[in-house]
Amino acid sequence: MSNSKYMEIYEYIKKNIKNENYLPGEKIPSENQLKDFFSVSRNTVRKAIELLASDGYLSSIQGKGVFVMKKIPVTFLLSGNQSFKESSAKNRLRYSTSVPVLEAVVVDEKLSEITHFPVGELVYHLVRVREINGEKIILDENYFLKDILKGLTPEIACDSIYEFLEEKKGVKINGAQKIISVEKATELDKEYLDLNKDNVVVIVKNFAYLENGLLFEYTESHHRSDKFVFTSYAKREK
Amino acid sequence: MSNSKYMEIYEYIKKNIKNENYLPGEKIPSENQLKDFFSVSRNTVRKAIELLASDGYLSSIQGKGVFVMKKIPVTFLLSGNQSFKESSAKNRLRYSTSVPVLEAVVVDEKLSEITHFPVGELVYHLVRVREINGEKIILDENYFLKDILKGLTPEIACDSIYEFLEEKKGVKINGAQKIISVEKATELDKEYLDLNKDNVVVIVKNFAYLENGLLFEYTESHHRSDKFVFTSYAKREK
DNA sequence: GCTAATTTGTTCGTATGTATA
DNA sequence: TTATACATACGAACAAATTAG
Repeated sequence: MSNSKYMEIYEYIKKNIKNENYLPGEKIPSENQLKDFFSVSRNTVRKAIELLASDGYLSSIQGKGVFVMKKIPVTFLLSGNQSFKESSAKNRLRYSTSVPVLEAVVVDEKLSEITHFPVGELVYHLVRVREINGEKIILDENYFLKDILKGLTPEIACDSIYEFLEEKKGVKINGAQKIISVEKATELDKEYLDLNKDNVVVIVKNFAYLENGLLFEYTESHHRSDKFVFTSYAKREK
Repeated sequence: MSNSKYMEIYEYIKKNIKNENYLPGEKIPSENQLKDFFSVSRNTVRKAIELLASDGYLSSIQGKGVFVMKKIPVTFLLSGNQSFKESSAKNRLRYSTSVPVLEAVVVDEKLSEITHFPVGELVYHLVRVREINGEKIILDENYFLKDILKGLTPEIACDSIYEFLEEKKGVKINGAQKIISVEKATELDKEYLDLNKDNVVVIVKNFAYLENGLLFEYTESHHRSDKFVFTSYAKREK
């Protein structure tokens, strides 16, 4: 699973937290104890702890020890950079996707302002409707850099584009900037989504970047407001 | 400013990114070049780079180099773990706060389910109304652990509780878990907020923890939906 | 296409500083 | 005061990926 020593220790500690072997608010073994237990250097133990701290699982206090953070369980977890498929699978929902639009377009002035792609760039434009438990809940409007997504088919678009990119094409993704806001439902929303009396939708704008800093995706997700949940753990900047 | 070497290097690189001395999509000097320039060990340079990478500024690629990530500027930034005062100051808005409710209460069964504080715990209950440019936009309902906030006055509540905690009382905050959703406006919302025809509000639930994992704050922020913006950078988990 | 140089990734051992108990 | 625990820093070595020649 994990080819590096620090990832082994990372998994070990994480498992012990999940098992409630290490309890929230309590200390885990000291760095020196872990170093002896795994027969590694203290640096290697520290790297694992730093990783878990940045994930919000641990918190180191100088002179005291390393504490397990408490976490409130969230039943509906739709957080971070997970794609639709991954999050649905976790929550065991019946989902399906339809793709009413799949076309290649050239970015013009107007589209460039929205997507931040350079004018003249070739992109795929997709509209995807996400159905959960029989209701049309999410309308995704995607723009992907075309040459990165070469070989895209409607079948793949229905499945998971991220899976296709990462596993089939070896594309490496750094992360994405998300902007969440609430706006009036557009005609497109009314056409494709099962809106209740609701006249507003939650809009998640998603700018996704490769490892080298290249913007390769702009997506606008329109969520039915009553079904929208977003969670994140934000560390306090010091 | 920064008492450690790696923080000096961190600030130096960050400054060069802000100055557009290091350009998005381009490489910064190699670790060995930086190590020689600062006369430090390579580990120290790497620590600075790792910090900036976790902030979403940089991305390291083995064999290639360290790249500057692109960022889309967001004019209204109300993100991460910033308090109302901090974000208002950044965006140069006229803001004011009123505190219609400030009371000490004992957590009962019902309140415990919402806040996740243990039953019987003593907490401060505050209601704060945030006015931006003359409009009542945000209704905050706060619950703070009482013994951590000893000496709270209405004046401090109007100002910044986080500033009071961190600077005056030396309390160290690890971070907070946020859950964002959209719900129908309550009677309290209608009473205190300047709602338009809007009958929905954006609710941000905020569970904040100390360094040792102790939950010390539960806050439910009710935002007027047309004024709500949330941004975050989410790194792709590998 | 192959080799060598460059660049980041992992790991070790050691030393010293600072905060806490 | 002393011992413990985390924080910072150095120097070194080898691995793995990429690039240059």
